[in-house]
Amino acid sequence: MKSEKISELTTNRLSVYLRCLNEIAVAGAKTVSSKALADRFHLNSAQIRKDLAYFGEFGVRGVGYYVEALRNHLTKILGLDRENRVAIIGAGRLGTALADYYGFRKANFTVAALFDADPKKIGKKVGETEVKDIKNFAAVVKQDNIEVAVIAVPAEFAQAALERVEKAGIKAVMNFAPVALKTSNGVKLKSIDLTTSLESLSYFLAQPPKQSSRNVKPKVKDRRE
Amino acid sequence: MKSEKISELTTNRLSVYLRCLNEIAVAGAKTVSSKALADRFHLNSAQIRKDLAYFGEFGVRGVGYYVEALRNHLTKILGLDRENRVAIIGAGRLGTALADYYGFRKANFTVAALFDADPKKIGKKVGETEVKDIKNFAAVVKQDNIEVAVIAVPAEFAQAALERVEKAGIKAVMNFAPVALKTSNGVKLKSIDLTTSLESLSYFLAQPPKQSSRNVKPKVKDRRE
DNA sequence: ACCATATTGCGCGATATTTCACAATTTGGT
DNA sequence: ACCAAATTGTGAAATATCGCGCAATATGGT
Repeated sequence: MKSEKISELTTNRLSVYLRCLNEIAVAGAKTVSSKALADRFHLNSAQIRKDLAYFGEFGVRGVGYYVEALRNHLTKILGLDRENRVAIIGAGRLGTALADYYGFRKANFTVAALFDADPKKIGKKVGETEVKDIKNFAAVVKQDNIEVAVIAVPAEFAQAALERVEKAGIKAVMNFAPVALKTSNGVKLKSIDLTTSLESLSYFLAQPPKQSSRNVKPKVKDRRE
Repeated sequence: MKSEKISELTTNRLSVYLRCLNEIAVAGAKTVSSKALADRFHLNSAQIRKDLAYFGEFGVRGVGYYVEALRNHLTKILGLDRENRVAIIGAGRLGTALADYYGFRKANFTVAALFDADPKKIGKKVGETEVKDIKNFAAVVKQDNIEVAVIAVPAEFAQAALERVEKAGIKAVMNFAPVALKTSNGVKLKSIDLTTSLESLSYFLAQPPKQSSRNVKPKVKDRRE
């Protein structure tokens, strides 16, 4: 176990590992090897061992990892054993869809409030939660113990939303607006930019796909077999 | 201009640059420097120059880049000057939301078909398009000239959906199901995994945030000023 | 014409991330 | 008790990505 800073690539993978362990647990296996895990993804087994080793020596040589124990460790490491209270900003189509997205609950995220600036939307109910006026954001955050904000407003309002969020003392933000936001220090911003993902796919289609013949490279040692 | 393979990190950034150029063009500027662009994001100007240089020498020393010209180049490079026809698999909440998501049109993507396996959904209309039986997928793809598939089904059906997509000869796939999919060779898969993004945020919150004092590192040369 | 200023393209070194390769352990069979 | 097989943890090598520094070059002022 080191005490280096953990890369986001690693934490993303931890989440994937955990998901996989849950499946394996359901299937009933007691232990799993890094090799077996690696085969489920396009990953090298050393990568998995290294990712896990940042946090402790969870494995047993010759045996592998105990599924239940590792599951508990990862749950704790990822902070999924505590509730994370979320505010969604923007009660448009995306915001309201997210408000009752099941995945939030699975990750122990509770959507505690939904905000908008549009008087026509304020006061309406979306599932359980009422749409609140964005002007009351800071107060609600404080009162409701909210730690995470989700930005689901049109691109042109996203930066302003972010600044409001930061002013309210929130340190973790997820942004869906297709725009590059600037955070101040100590605030973690995670963006999901559908436009960029699409355009990157488009690039792939636009390129003369010369990668056919020699592209059958085994390269990754684990994956072949 | 080199002829190396272009990293996905680069193509993602190209998309961001293009978006920014569009704003700049609206604002009326004729030229823009890599430095000015870099200041808009958390980026180093050399990075931008290098990204662009993969595709040609678009800039003029001492001047910068001509906004209109660069815009055209990037549009062409990203393949946004041609229509990309899309099929969405899964007519649930996400699938139907995507079906009339404006961002698709902006990136010149046309949602040509929407599929589901549920007889209760087949035949219903979502906006303009009727939900079709997934069994007819290959036929519709061929007839409608579809090149991109979007997977918006529950995690447990995603791998099967992907295989159907691949069998129909589609080479570009966007996946929203929270599961690691295995593609066969030559198929480009882009996944948007909300669960993983959330859990990664959760990790950040769960960690003792010791990064406050010395975290005011200017490090990146361009950004300070 | 010349010089100061702005800014690109790019070689090269610096970081970050991934993969290899192997000693160290554990298990199970004989 | 010993050996073969399985599998971890990890240093070191290999790759990938990023950032610096500067020669090259365009512009505008004098």
